[in-house]
Order: sequence, then C-alpha cells, then structure tokens
Amino acid sequence: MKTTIVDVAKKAKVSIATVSRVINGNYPVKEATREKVLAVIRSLKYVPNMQAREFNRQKSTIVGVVVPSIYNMFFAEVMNGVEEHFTNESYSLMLCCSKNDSKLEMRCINDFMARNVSGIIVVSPHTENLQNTFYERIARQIPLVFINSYEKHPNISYVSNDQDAGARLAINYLLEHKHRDILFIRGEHSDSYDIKEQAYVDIMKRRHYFHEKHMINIGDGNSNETVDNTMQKVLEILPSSEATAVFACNDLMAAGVVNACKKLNIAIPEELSIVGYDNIALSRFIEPKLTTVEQNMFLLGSQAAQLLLEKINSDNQSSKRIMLENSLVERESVGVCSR
Amino acid sequence: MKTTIVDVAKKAKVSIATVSRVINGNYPVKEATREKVLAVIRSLKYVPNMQAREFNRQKSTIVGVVVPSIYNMFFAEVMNGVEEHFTNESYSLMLCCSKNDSKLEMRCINDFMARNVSGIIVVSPHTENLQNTFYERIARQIPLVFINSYEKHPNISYVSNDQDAGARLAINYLLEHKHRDILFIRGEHSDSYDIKEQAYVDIMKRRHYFHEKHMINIGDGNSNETVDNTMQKVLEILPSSEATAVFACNDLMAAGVVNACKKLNIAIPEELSIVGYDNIALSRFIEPKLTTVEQNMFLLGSQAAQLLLEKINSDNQSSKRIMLENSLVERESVGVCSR
DNA sequence: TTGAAAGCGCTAACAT
DNA sequence: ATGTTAGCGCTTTCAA
Repeated sequence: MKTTIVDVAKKAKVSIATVSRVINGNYPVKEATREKVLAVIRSLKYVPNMQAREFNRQKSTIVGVVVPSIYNMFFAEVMNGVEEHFTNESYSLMLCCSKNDSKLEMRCINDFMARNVSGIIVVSPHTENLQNTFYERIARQIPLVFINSYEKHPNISYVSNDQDAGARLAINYLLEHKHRDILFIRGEHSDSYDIKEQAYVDIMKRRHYFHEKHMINIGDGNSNETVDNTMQKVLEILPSSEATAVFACNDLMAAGVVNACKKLNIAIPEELSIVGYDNIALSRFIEPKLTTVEQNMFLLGSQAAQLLLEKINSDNQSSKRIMLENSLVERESVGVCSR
Repeated sequence: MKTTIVDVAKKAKVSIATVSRVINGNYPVKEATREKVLAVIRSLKYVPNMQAREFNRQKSTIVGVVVPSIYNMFFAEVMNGVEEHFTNESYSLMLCCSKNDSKLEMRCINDFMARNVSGIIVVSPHTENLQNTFYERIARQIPLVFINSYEKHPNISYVSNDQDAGARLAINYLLEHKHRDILFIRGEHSDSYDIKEQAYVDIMKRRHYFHEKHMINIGDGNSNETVDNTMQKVLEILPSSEATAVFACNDLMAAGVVNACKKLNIAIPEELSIVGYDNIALSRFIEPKLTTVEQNMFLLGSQAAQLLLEKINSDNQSSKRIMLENSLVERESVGVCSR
C-alpha cells in the first residue's frame, strides 16, 4: 500500500490536519512541528495523492486540449506553446485528437468534462459543432478557449490569427505580381477555411477575376495524406487550367501543389506561383522554399493557455478575444505572372 | 451544482447503490428498476464523475506519455499510434514534454505518479535516467513501457526498432556504393544514438575506415533548431573534409546536411551521399528525396500501448520486449562514390 | 434484488 | 497552534 497522510500523521505524532497544513502551507504551523513533519515525509517518501486532493477540492489541475490532427506540425507547435505555459503553472495536459470528425470532437470534450478538467482549449473546432448549441452548453459549465475560430460566443475566450487579413495579404501579393487566375485550395470543417474563402471570393469578385472552378476543396486538410491528396487533385486540374498561381489554405496543401508541379514539370515560380499559410518548418525545407503567411503558432498556444488560466481563476467570468497579426514571408515560390 | 448519483437515486426513489449498479452493470438489477433509473439519468443529464469513481477505485484510466520533444514529427506519429489504441479502450492520455532534459523528464514522471495514472510510456528515455536507479524504482510501482530504449530492466516492457540492424543497413548501403569516408551525425542523451554509433564504429573500424573526426555530435537532436544547428555544424566541417557520404541519426539532421550542401553548392548525390533515419514525412518532401531507414512509428506507438495495457491488466506482472524490423527506403540522396 | 454504510485520501470548517 | 470531524461522489461489502 502506498503511504498516505495518515501514516505520516501517526509517525509524526500529529493530526492529519497538521500534516495537511504543512504540505499546503496555507495555515500557521509551529516551526518545530513543521520540521518534524517534513522529516517524516522525507523518511517515508510520502507523496500527496493528487487524485484525492483534487477530488476533495472539487477541481483539478488538468486542462484538456483538443486538436483535429497531429499530422500537421501546426498543431504540434501550438501544443508546445500551451504546454510550456501550463507546466510552468504546474497544470497537467490531457490531449485528445478529434481526427477532424465532429462526433469524435464531442466525445473528447465530454470525456474531459467527466474528468472534471479545469478548462479546455480547442484548436480549430469543427464547424458543425459551432453551428449547434453544443459549445454554448459546455461554455456555461467550464472555461473554454478556442484557437482559430471566428464565431463569437459570449462565454468563450478566443485567440486567433487574423486569417482574413492574412488571406488578403497573400492574395493581394499574388495580384501585385500580375496574377489573375488564382486557384484557391481549401480543406473541410474549419472556420479558417471559410474565412479565407470569403476573403478570396470578395477580392476576386470585386476585380471580376472570380471563377467558381478555381475553388478546390481537398477534404481533410490536416491528415497524414493531405499533401498527397492535394497533389492528386491538382494533378487532375492543372493541365487543363489557365491558372498561373495558387493560394493554399495551409502549407501542407501548398507542398502538395509543389509536388504536383514537379510531376508535371511545371517550373515554380516561372510557370506557377504558390502561396501557402502557417509557415511550418516544412515550408522552409522544400524546394523552392515556400512563400507563405506566418502564424505565430507558439504564441497562439501560449496566449490561449494564458486566457484559459484567467478564465479558471475568475470562475469562468473573464472572456477575452485576442487577434494576432499575420505577416507574409517572402521566399521563392512566387514570381511575376508571365502571361 | 452538478448532478450527482444522489440526485438520481432520490428522483428514482432507489438507493445510490442501485444507481451505481445500473451504471456499471456489474450486479443484477431488476429490469423495471433499471429502466426507471436510466430514465432519470437521461432526464437529469447525469454524467458520472470519473474523478470520484477513479479515486474510489484507487486507480485511473489515464495513461501518461513522455516525449523529449514535439518538434520532430517522429514523436507525433508515435503519439498517434498510442492515442488511437488507447481511445479505443477509453483511456485518456496525459502528455508531457521533457525537452531532452533529464530533470524535466523525472518531473514529468513524478507528476504522473502523483496523479495515479495507470501506466506510463516513455519515448526515448534520457540516458542519464537510465543509468541511475530512477526507473527501477518507478517500474516497481507502476506499469512502464519504453519506446526505443535498449537497456534492459526486468520490470519494464520495451518496444523498439532494431536500430542496430537499421544503422548497419544504412552504413552497408553506403559502403556498397563505394563510400569509405562517411560522416556520422548524432544527437545527445538517447540510447538510439549510442546504438547507432556502436554499429558505425564497429563496421568502420573493422574495415579500417574509421576516423574520430568523422563523428559529429550536434546536441539536441529533436528540437526546433535541429535542422539549422546541423546545417551550421556541417557548414564548418564539410569544406575541409574528404567525406563523400553522411549517415545521420535522424531525418531532421539529414535535412540539415541537405541544406548545408545547397549553401555550399555541393550536388547530392553526385558529390555527397546522405542517408537519414526515421522516414518522417519531411524526408519525402525535401529535394532530393531522402534515402532513409524506415521506422514504423505508428506501430511503435500502438504496440507500446498494447504492452502497457497488458501490464495494467496483469497488475504490472507481464513484461515483454518487442523488437521491430527496419527497412531501407531507397530514394534520391545516395549515389556511387566518384572518388 | 435491493439498501445501508464504510471507506478511498484529502481539505477545510470548526473546536479547543 | 493544533486536533476533530464532516464531507467530496462513488464503489462495494454486508445484511436484509
């Protein structure tokens, strides 16, 4: 059997309450007693049972994080920000992967709730769950922070990149390079894609460059197969397309386009220009190096952790919204349109 | 206040014991009572408090996973295997990142212990912690599974790739291509590097191709900066080196070598051949595509989950060791030595 | 088939 | 400054 507070109390010849006070340091204890208790704790190698403590206190120092996938380094880097912030505050992290599936996402959240986590961060929540009242109900019961979601619920805190601005940055950059036939490549089930699509449609329609067929949805945008799926799709489309440029909603998709071009012997950026999004490490490693829109992923994660902490410490009262700026990282995948 | 089992019992006019039996289905309950209780549970939206349940049962359905970094997709893919296996068994995952630091790793483990997780998986445990008795003590108290560790403790289960064989595969492949001046690039604080180094030293000494100066340690092998650090180091060394090939302990380092070559205008594979290790997605995306040794990362993770489950269900009695085979993935980064 | 009650390890209010 | 004790929500033995 493991050593409990009772064993310590007995051996130190004090009450369990005193031991508890020594451990938590929240009530006065005479120095001599304190020393005595601490000595016993050391000699018994006593470690307080967090499970019991947190159950008793009706809270926990666990936070839950839900991500749609771990195959996109974007999420790993966000996680890193979250992790760093929370371990400093001696919270532990529970991780759940929704696989871009709304039902699974709900299950993750429900699991976390049943475990009484003290708060939940959801990265890129599924659009379906945003449309019904699921999250409204959750947010009433527990601190909730969304990363990169743009619906506005009153009880939820948000940290997002300004992906509308970012998308406009990217598209205008392409426009400045004289491109007008720009393919738009997106994935499914995330606000982020919708935001970028709106920006794309808005700009292109305004200039009368818009063509329905230029909008391409490649399905799951963060899976193991995203790069290859995108390549496949582009392989079908590109040969018969007059497009001279591509704006991809994330770097994985952009990498897929690059690979398709290699297969088709299309020179980048001479014959086709590409702009990605996120600036994950991969984008610097592929050839040519991707021009892309930078999201500060670490910051996204650590700010979300910060807001969640504020919510936890204010009894779910403080709700904030943080919008981070994006910037365009100019590298080698964009050139002036030659047509 | 949240609905508890007491509320349900009251409303259903039965005892809490009966409600408990209905929920767990572990004791006979008359069908009529069962229905009644279930109806109340639904009407009250009652969700059992896992925290209370697990505290009472003196166990938990949480498993802890420790990884040295999340900047190498290797760990993400292993995690994915672990996650998939455990969510099917309705365990939850706690994640902790040790940043390749032995003290932090111990802290992660201790946190997990204090939370009464039911088992722990450590990916690439830190060599320092392997050398003292830390893990022996832990293994006596709790199910422990190591991924890619090669010390053998009796109470620990292991899932590893046969990295000795894998390294030999890679080096012999280079040898077959007539290379004899082969740089060996490794990182710090993991068994995996030591294993590969031994294989390298053994083969090269036997053939009298060994040179101390060909062994390069680039520090942390899985950080955000691994690629760039490796590039930096190689940039210093390569110009004055007679090496015609490189064996890198992971693909991140191999990518660093590729980048260095680009800066130095060294053609791959004509002037320098490179073999990596892991076969992370990145290795297919960079130019030239990396020849590398495949580790089945998903399998590594799911097998580890399997072994941990066996340990949990056998009260920490079953200890197994699984050694997975590697294979060489031939791509574009190796050619016949031209000297 | 059901209910009563002990107890899991700890905290915190109350008493001394 | 310290001890006593009532719970936290649940499972599980024991009795009925």
